[in-house]
Amino acid sequence: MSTSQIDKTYNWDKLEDHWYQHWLEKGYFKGDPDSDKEPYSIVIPPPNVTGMLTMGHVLNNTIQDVLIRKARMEGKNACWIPGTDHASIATESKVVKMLEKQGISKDSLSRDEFMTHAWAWKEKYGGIIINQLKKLGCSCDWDRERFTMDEGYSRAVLEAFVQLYHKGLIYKGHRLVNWCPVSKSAISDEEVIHQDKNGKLWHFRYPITGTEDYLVVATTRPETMLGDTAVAVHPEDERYKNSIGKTVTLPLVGREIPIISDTYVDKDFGTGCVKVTPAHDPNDFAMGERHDLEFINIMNDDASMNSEVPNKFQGLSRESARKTVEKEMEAEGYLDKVEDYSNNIGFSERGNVPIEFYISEQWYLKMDELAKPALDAVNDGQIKFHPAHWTKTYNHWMENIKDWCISRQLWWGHQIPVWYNKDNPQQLHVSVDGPEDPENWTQDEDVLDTWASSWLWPFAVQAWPEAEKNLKTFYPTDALVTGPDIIFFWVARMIMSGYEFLDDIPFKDVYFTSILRDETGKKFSKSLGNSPDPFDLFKEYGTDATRFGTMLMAPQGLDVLFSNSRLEIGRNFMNKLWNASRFVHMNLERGGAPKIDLESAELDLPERWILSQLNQTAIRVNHQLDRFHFNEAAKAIYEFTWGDFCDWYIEIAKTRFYGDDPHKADVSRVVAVHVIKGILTLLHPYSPFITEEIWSYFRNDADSDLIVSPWLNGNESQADTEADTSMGLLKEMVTAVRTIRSRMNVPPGKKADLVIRNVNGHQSNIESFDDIIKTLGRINKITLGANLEKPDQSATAVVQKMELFVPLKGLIDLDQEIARLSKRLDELKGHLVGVEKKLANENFVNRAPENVVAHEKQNLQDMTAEFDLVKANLDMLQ
RNA sequence: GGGCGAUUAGCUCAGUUGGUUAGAGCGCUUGCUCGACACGCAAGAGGCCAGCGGUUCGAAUCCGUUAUCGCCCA
Repeated sequence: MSTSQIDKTYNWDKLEDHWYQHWLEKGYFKGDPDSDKEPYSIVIPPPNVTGMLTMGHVLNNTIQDVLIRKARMEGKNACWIPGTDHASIATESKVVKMLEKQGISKDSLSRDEFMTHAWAWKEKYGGIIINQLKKLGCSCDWDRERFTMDEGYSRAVLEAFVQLYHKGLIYKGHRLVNWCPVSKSAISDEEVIHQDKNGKLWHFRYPITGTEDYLVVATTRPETMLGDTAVAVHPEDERYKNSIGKTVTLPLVGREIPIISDTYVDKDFGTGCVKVTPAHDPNDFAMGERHDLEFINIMNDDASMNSEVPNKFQGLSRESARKTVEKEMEAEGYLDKVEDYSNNIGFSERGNVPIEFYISEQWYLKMDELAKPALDAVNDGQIKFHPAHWTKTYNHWMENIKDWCISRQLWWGHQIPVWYNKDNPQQLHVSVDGPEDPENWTQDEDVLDTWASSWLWPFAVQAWPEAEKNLKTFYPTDALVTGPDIIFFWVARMIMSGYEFLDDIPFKDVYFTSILRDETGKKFSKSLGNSPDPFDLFKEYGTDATRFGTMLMAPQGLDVLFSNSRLEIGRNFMNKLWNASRFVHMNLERGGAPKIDLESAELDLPERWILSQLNQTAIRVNHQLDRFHFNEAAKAIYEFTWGDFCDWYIEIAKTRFYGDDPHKADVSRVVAVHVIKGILTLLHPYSPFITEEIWSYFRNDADSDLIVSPWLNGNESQADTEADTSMGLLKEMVTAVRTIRSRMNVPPGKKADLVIRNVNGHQSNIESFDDIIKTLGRINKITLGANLEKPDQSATAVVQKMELFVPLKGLIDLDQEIARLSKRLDELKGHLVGVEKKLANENFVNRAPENVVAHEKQNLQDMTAEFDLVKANLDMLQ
C-alpha cells in the first residue's frame, strides 16, 4: 500500500502511457500455447492497413478488450490476436493516387515495380492504426500481430484456393459482373451500395425496318442503346403481337435487331416495350441467353465507349456519351419524350461511382455446399449471435446464397495461383508454389478479393495448414466482435471456411456492435466529416472515460446516437471514483488499512449491507457480461459506486472516522478499502488505466498488478438479505427526514428533532444506529415510543408503518405540508384501487401463484396502514 | 416488392423466460462554500410504456393488425 497521498485530480495524460508501458514490459498480454490454463482467445477484426482509428474502432475494440481483460483476470490463458488486412481496392487506389501526384502513372509501371511502391507505402502508413489501438489500451498480444499479406498468411490464402480448386469448388466463368470503373475491377454484390437517385426516363423511337412505323422504348440509360441487340415485348401484349419477329433498325448505329417476346417484360411499365442490351444489364443478359442474342460490349474498362460503337462516340465517357446520344436522337427525331424518374442505382463502395454491369471472365467460388454446415452451426446454437435477431438476417442470406466472384483486376493482393501453359493455354497448373518449369507458364494476372483472404483469419493468423500448438490452443476462438454491416462479407464466410478447412466453428459467440450515428441520426462517415477524432476525445475526457462512456451508451439495438456530451458521464464517473478513493486513502493510517479479517470480524449493519451490495453487483456484472450486455454491466458498476458506496457508505464511514470508537473506525476503513478494490476489479476491463493507478495506492504486498488480479464473481449464497432490508429502512427514514427539511426550507445548518411513533419491531435497529440517522438527517435528538403524542407544529412522514414527526416550531408551512400529504394520499389511493381490484377477482386469487397473491395481500395491508396514518395526520391539519 | 428492427419522462436510453407503487443519465425546478468530489451534495417536478384488437387471473413485456421511422435484400 502506497503511503503517498493521492493527487487532487487524475492526470490521465501521464498515467495512461506509464501503465501501458508497464503492462507491456511485464508481458501480461501474451498468450501461452504451452499453458495448462483454460484458453480464451479473440481475433481482432483486422482494420484496413491504411486506416485510422474511428469511433467505430473505439467501440468495437473496447468491447474486445473488456472480454479479454476479464478472461485474463479470471485466470484464463487469454490471447487477443491483432493485425490488419491489405484492403486491395482501398490501398491500391491510394497508392495510385500517390504515384499520380509524383507524375507516375500505374500503366507505366510493371507489376513488380508497382508492388515495390505499394509495399513502401504500407511500411510508411501501415502501422498507424496499430499504435492507435495501443493508445486505446487494447491488451492485444502484439507479438502475434499479423498482416494478410505476410508470407505465412499468404501461403494460407493460396493453400485455401488450391484446395478448393482441386475439390472442384472454384471455376472460371464468363459473366456479367459488377464493375467499378474507377478501380477497373470486378467487385462483389456486397460491395455495391444501392441508392435512390432522381433521374430521367428517356423514351426513344426505334423504327420498324421497312415501314414508317416505330416502337417506343423507355430507358434510364440512353448510352447503352449503342449496344442494343434486340427489342422485347410481352408475348401476350396485344399492342405488339404483330411486331414480334420483325426487326427494328437501331438509330445512330444502323444495326438491324430483332423484336422478341419474353415474359420478363412488364406490360404496364413505360410503353411495354424494352430495349435489350445483353452485355450491360443482368436482366438483358438473361434474355440474351434465352434468345441467343448478340452480346456486344460497348465499353472499355473505365466505362468509356470502345470501338464497338460508331466513330463519333468512341472514347467518350459514359456521361458524355449519354448527352451525345440524347442530342443526336433528338436531332434525328427519335426522341419521343423525357420524364422525371426515380431509380435505384448501384454505387461502388470504394470508388463511390455508379457501377457498370460488365462482361468479363472471372473466378468464382461455389457456395451451396460450403453454406450448409455454416447454416446449421448458427441454427443449432453452436455459434450464438448477440443480439440473436441477426440469425434471421444470416439465414436469409445463406439460404439464397450465390456464387462468390473472388477475382479482382488489381495488383495489390494475392495473385491467383493458376498458371496457363504458354503452348497450350487450356492446360492449367494450380498450386501454392507454382510449376517447376516457370518459363513455360504464365500466371493469372488477377488477385483475390480481400475477403477471400480475411475469411481465413481465425486460423490463418496461426501457421495453418500446419497443425501446430498455437492453432490447437487458440482455435476455435471464443468471441468475435464486429459490425453487422459485414455479416455477409466476413462473418458468414469465416464460419464456412472454419468448417471447410478445420471442420470446426471459428468462434462460439458473435457480438454485433451498434452502428454509431451523430446526434441527428446520421451515420458516422469520413465523407460527411461528422465523425469525431477519438484522440480529441481521449485528450478531453481521458481514455478511460471515453471507453466507459462509449460502453455505457452502446445498447443492444441497431444504432447508437453518439455525442461528446454523453462522454461527460464517463468523465464525471472517473472523477467521482478518483475522489472517493482519495478520501478513503487520506483517512487511512500511515501503514495502510488496519489488519482486520473481514471474514471473522463482527460487522455492523452498514458494513454488512455494503459488502452484500458489492457481492450483488459482482453477480449482476457477471451476468450481464455473460450475455454480452456491456452497457448494463457498466451501469451496474456505476450505480453501485455512486449510489451505494459514495452516497451512502462513505457518508456513514465519516461518522465512524470522526467518531469516538477507534475499532469501528478501523473496521470501516477495512471495509471501504475492500469495496474500492472490488470496484476497481469490476471496472478494470472498462477503464484499465485509472483503475490500475488507484489500485497501486491500495494494493498489499501480496497483491499483483490489477490487470492480473483475481476477478470478482460474486456468490449467491453470500447475499445478506437481512442487512439489505434493515439498511433499506434506515435509508428510507433518512430520506423522509431530508425531504421534510427540504420542503419546509429548514436551513442546512439547523438541526431538527425527530419523534417516531409506532416503532413496530424496529426499535433496537434504530437505537443502535441513531448516530447515523442523526448525522445523515441532521437530527439533534431522536425520541421513540409506541404511544407518543404528535408534537405541535410538526411535519409528518410515514415509513413502513412508523410515523415520523419533525417538530418545526415557526418553520412549518401548513399549505406545503397539506399539499405534500395530499399528494401521497392520492398516490396511495390510486395504487390501492388496483390492488383491491386484483384481490377481489376470484380468478386471480385462485389461479395466480401463491407467492404473488401473498405479495398482493401484504401490499394491501401495508398501503392501507400507510393510507390511514397519512390520512389521520392530514385530517388533523385541516 | 421481400425481410429485419425500433416506437417507454423534454432528450438519449434500461427494463432477460408475463406478476415492482415502471427506472437511469442529461436537461429542468428548489436549496446548499455540510471535514473527497460544483466533473459536486440534498430534495423535487415530469410517463394512458405509438394506436387498435386478442391471449391471460394478470401485458411495457406474448400474438395479430395499423401508423410512423430506420436498416438490409431484390
